[in-house]
Amino acid sequence: MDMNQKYRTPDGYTADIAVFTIVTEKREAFKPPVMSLKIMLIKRSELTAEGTENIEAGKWALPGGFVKDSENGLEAAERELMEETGIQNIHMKHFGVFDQPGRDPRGWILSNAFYALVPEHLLKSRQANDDAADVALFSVADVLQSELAFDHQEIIKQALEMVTKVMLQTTAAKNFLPDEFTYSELQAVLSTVTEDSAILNEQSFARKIKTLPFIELADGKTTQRTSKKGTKLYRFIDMDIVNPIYTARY
Amino acid sequence: MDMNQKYRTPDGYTADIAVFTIVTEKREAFKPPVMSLKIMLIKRSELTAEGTENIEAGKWALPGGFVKDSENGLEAAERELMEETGIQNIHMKHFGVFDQPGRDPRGWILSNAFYALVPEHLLKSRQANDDAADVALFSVADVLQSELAFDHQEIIKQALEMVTKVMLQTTAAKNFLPDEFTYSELQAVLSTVTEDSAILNEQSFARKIKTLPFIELADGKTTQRTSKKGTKLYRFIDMDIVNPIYTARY
DNA sequence: ATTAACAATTAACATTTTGTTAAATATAAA
DNA sequence: TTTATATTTAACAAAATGTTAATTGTTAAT
Repeated sequence: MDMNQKYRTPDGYTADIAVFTIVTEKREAFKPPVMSLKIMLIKRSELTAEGTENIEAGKWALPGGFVKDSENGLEAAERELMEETGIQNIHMKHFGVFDQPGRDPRGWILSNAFYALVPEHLLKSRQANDDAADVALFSVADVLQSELAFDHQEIIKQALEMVTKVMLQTTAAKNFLPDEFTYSELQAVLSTVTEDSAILNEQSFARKIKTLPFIELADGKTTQRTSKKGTKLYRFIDMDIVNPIYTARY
Repeated sequence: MDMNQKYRTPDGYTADIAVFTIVTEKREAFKPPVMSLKIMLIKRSELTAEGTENIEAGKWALPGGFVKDSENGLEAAERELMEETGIQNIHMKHFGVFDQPGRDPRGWILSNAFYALVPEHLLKSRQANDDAADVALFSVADVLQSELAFDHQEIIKQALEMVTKVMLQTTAAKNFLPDEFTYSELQAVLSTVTEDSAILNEQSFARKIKTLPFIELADGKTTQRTSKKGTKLYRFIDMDIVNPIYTARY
């Protein structure tokens, strides 16, 4: 270091990940699904890898860990999530930095916070391989009631706001759906973050989906997942969209 | 520190600020304004405060500096901007972390990046007080051509994307307008970040502004700033809005 | 074989909103 | 008095939406 550093340097740089999934509740044959948004937390172990007493032991916390000086925060987040849960190749994006002095009793620790959108089946396969006692899915209604480690309650609160916004303002819903999906499956995903009647009403949404520029019909293909009759399948088209509040309907 | 730290700790934590302003070009009496979006940069000095040769000297760069361990990144950004330009009490928000290994030759330096939206008159008063040779406003078209310090080109690119989005999807335009403004003044602000004809067409926008839930008429008040006839004044109402892409018009 | 049940889809129509062109208004300046 | 101009309103066709109802195609029960 050739710096004339007059300030103290941080004691650590971590990446923490708010992992969201959408679970389908008791899916019946030929029925549209009912879904709900969940967040995955990990229970902090009693002992560290070195055998000393762990800080914030026993509390539920976001998965994450220290960033190495050979990687950036995103790479660390991807690595940590792979190490702790076996999940990889998912939608993972930065949403904030948590750097309030005193947020971590061990010292001046910065957290680079990410949210991840993970389809249910990837979490399922993980739980089969692993001892799952220290991993749980919390409903977003419950999680803000639980006692969580560090400032993770605040991090999760902001993650939730971001995910709600991203789900409605981008094509992020695709991360919770198969490549080809029915209008009611998309509706079920969106219903976990909105009560907008223009989205939740079947007739309105069935008419609207045909005109959305970022969704196309999977021509001729159908599925019986949600109805006996067979239902048309749609696909997302990759596209960035910015909808001005000045031209919307109210 | 009571940590069993197995990773190297960062060598520094900085806050950098992309300061945006909107300048009004040669405003004439009784005419709606023509505006353009600018970004403020600072030319890095040849010597450090200690008299040694400065790194990246002579290059244009974002204002900013090291975060102290008694403050968070936002507080540091506000302090640095006040110290370097005298600007305070403005719209300042986090938009990203820049942490690529090797981004700063001095070591492992993390940048917490903020964007600031500053009305023109605050920059004007600063430039009067100060030696302005080391401060300049760049048009957003030009700035990405200039040679900039560190990875500030990439930071500015992302800042621009964020500001465009925020200007259209929130009431952030208020930061570039007086408390009470005409429809054509708001239009001029928005025209710096969009070409949407529903926003830029006078008749459409004049009709629409009356129905926007986040804008109210300043009852009875008018101004002659933009026309001889006198023009109605409007105000923003503080409100969070999320417009789903699934219900927009295309 | 017939029917009931049901998700999906289409139809129909009144209502609302938009795109567009045109006209009306009020004031300063010529 | 006239002209120029930004704003505002009007007018009307076109497009989109809210809403209710009917149709479709299939499974499962009778």
